[in-house]
Amino acid sequence: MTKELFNKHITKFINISSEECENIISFFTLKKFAKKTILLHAGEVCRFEAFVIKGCLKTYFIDKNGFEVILTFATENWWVSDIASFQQEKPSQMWIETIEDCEMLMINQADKERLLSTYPVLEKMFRLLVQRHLVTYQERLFGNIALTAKERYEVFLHKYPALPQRIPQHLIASYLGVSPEFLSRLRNKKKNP
Amino acid sequence: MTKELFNKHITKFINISSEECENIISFFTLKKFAKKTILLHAGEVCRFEAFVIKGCLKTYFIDKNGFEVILTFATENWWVSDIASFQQEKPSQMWIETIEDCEMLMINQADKERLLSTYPVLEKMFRLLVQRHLVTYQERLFGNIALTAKERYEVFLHKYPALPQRIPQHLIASYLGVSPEFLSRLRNKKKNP
DNA sequence: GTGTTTTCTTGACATAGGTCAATGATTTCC
DNA sequence: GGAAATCATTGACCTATGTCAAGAAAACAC
Repeated sequence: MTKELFNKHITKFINISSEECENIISFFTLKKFAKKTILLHAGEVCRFEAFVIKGCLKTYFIDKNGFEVILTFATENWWVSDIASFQQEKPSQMWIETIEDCEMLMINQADKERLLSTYPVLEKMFRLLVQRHLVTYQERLFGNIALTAKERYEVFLHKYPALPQRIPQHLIASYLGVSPEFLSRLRNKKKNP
Repeated sequence: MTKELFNKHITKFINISSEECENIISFFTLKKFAKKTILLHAGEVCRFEAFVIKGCLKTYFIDKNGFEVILTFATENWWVSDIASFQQEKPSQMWIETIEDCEMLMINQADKERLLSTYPVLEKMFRLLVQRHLVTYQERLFGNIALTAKERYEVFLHKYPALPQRIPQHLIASYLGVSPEFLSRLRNKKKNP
């Protein structure tokens, strides 16, 4: 089950046999975490890169007033990490925390290096993943400058139709960069205009 | 001169001899462009990745009202491209345009592939470049949500102290996500508070 | 199941930043 | 070197969104 998910994911990026894929999985450790577990505290070095098998997480910064600003949500089939911190082993500014009970395939720096030297073809996959991530940020930055809160919310619903049923609404507000009150008003205006 | 700049840049990321570096440069073409030349139109596939030797460029999206939203400035020692479009040969949503007369080392897809298969160690450099880029976007997204326009402007001045002397102020406004009028007011309030 | 915490909604009011328009100041260009 | 274009400033007014406060509803915990 776990293996199939991962296999399917990897073969989206590169051509590889299912035996090889099993071997690749063996570099990872399957771990489970309860809801509301903090996996990375700002100030720490991020020691993992994780593929989400089950559950949902958030990555966020904390602003000067102590409020979360959510950078990304990660659900099934997504990767989560602070790549810059992970790669360069330098302290992160980011928090990573589970929103639901989670199962993830995790790998540390040393094992990732071993993995990449065993399967250099994975270099490409990781580069593409970072690129995909970059494009997401580009679009969000643009959206936050060029769109109204309502439009951003609609884009979000379109892109992540299943998330609103899974996570509290104030997290979506944080992701969109609006106050929870304002998002609530937006939603209620939409229903009865 | 050009060679030295490039050599210095590359050796920041990877260890390589200066002969090898010369050879690497030979995969690139040095090109010059006049101010206000559009190098990539939205809708086209981006056919280049370029290292800026001299001059300054902007990359931007156009919003629904026809206004530019500047994503990045690129000056000496920076790379400029729409990586996603370049890599996947799919149409870009981005515009790339010179702000000053420019000299750049440019490479196309085929040559980049040849380059990477000749010097696989460059894979790492390109991955790190993308990552660095990603971090920049992360920080800007956070800034655009968590900081006031004034704070964003100060961060900008700190990060790019030389740019305000080189480019028109309304471009900075666009980068910061504020109207030119508002940036002007901010600046003048600062001087005589 | 009842108490506690978390989340959502709604009202009243405040403000950062936008828009439009007019005027000057710079640059650009032949 | 002067006309034309581009850019910056300023005033008046407007609006999207934030903040604070309070209550309702839902979820969670024992």
